[in-house]
Amino acid sequence: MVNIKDVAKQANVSIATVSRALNNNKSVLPETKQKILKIAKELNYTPNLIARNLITQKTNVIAFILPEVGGDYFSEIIRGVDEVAFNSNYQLLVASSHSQRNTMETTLKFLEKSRVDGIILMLPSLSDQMKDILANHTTPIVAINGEGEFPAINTVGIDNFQGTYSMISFLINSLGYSKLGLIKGPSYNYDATKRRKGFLKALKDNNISHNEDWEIEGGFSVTGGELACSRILSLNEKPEVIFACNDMMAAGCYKAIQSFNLNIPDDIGVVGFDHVFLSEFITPKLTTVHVPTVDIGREAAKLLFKQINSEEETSVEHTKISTGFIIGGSTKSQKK
Amino acid sequence: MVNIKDVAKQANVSIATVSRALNNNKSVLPETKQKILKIAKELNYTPNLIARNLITQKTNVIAFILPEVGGDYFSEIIRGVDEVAFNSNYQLLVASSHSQRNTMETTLKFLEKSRVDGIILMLPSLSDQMKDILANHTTPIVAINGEGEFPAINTVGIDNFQGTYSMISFLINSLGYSKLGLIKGPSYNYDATKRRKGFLKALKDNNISHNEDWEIEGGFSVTGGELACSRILSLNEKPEVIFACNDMMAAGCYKAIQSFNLNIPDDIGVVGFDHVFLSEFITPKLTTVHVPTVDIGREAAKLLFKQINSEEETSVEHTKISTGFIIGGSTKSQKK
DNA sequence: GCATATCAAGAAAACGTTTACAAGAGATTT
DNA sequence: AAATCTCTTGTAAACGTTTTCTTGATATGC
Repeated sequence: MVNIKDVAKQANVSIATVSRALNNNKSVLPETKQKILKIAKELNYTPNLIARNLITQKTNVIAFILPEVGGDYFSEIIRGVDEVAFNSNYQLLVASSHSQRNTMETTLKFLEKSRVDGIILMLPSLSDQMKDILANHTTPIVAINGEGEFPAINTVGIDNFQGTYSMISFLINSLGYSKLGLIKGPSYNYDATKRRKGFLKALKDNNISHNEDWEIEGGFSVTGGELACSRILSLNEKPEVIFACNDMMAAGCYKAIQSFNLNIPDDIGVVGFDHVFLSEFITPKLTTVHVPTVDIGREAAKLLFKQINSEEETSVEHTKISTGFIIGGSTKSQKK
Repeated sequence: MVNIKDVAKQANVSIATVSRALNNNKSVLPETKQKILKIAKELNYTPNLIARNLITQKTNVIAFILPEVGGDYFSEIIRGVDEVAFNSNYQLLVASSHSQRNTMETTLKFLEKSRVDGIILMLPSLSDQMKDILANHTTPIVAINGEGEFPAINTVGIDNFQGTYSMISFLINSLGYSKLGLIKGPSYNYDATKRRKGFLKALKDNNISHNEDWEIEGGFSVTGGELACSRILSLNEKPEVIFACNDMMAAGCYKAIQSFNLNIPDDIGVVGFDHVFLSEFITPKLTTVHVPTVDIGREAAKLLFKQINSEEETSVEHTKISTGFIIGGSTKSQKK
């Protein structure tokens, strides 16, 4: 494999000069530079990045660490991260812990020490040991969806509370619903708990009492949502609309409602959260809270690079991404 | 940052011994090893991977290069790759060319030279320059979906031809269809052209003539499929069933058919290819060719590691992944 | 015309490891 | 008892760059 020495020998200069020529250092004569570049090209030389990384203490790689690879959410976020990284001339290392908690910790520690210039961490929750590691971290880190729990590190997240609050208020005030059910997500999941809080607050602020029987956990999955919805539909008194804390569970509701031979939205309304691709294709189209998923990745990456590129210590930042509304056919139409 | 020297000093041994202890070299006294490991832990020492990579000429990183990050297909394939890489103790670098052709080439060249031990390449087609690079490659490479076009490099792909052929034969022989339309994909796309060939061969082998008017390009997208389907529906003589070369275009067909106020499958049948997540949720459920997407990633990674781990030159391999059938409600029910 | 500033290029150190080779001690063979 | 082998550890080279510090030459100022 051809290295800098070969180029230097061929060009009759020292390796230092070759290095300078390749890095556009001003203190190399234009003609020398041309000669070196020409020879480098002829020999098909490209610098060894590992060696460069070792000496410069920089890798131009950022890591994206998450529990599980796959799915819509992942693929959209990584798209945003990739876009920004690409424009900043960075490469992206994807590290999944395969849902093993302590693997996530080791991975993080592992990467912190070397190899990557920054880390984007996507975690549903934080273990104590993880907090410990984050507290003593040296590599720039941005966490997605960790807001509130750990003020010491940068975070980017969607406004779960406000998004839910607005949607529920809309259901009550503009669509006239007054009996609302809730299919919530796992309690250890930040997004899930924030959405539940938004739901409850909106009810309270609109003087609507919350029926405990209408609140069931659906595990953020299609089947979980289906099960939860079935239980609600089996009750004597049913809600007029069900707010599922994510679209997957809302899709589960569709299945349950179909198997009960009921109609959406005439018999019961369904509302989701996330605005996943699927939500546009199920019939009727789902009313849901739009989440600009790609933006989450973009913002996280931007924040990370801001940290990486500033020499002095930057203050911790928390970016909140606002949500939007998608009005589909799964809720009754607007009151006049 | 604590390095191997610090550990050596603290333990009163040479850095060589520390290195050996950490790498489980047998020729280090158990008590010495214990002492070293203890001190390493106390000092919170982890070896610098870059330095290790430089000397060992190995990075334990593989790259996954593709035109565009995002979407279902990507996310499933990367899941398979990640799974195998994880089990082999490898990290995964994702490099998108953002659809810029020559960026893909540079990226490839770039990575070839250093940094990664192997490359998985996902490409819809091969430019001449790309072929040139691949011919002179030194790093182990596996291409996804490049089969046939470039025998010199390892490939993993699904059996597009057989998958389509079987499905079309089934439509004709078991369901009794005899008038079949085709919405094909882009002509530069391997998968698309192979699927078209399977379609045509099945028709021929079953003595069914192919109506050129019923063959339209849909660009592999939802809107493309919708447009193509609309054109077919506007014809005087329509087919009984439309085979869309992927599920996205099939979903587009649903939209077009709805807007023509026709019923699936009574007025016209729709069949897709890919079995994407979505296909299970549209109504009626789509009849489609199942593609084990995760397996593609898995097999590609396995093949790559086989290459990486064998010292002698291995022969080129082409792995073909077989497809399956999903019978939904978008086609008429089986003849008795 | 001499001291000084400027400039291009080279020598060598540095980054943090792994590993080939050497060395010394103790055990084993002849 | 000398020779050989084995076992543990140390010394130093190597990986391929970047960069600091020199060096020598030429230009500039007086």
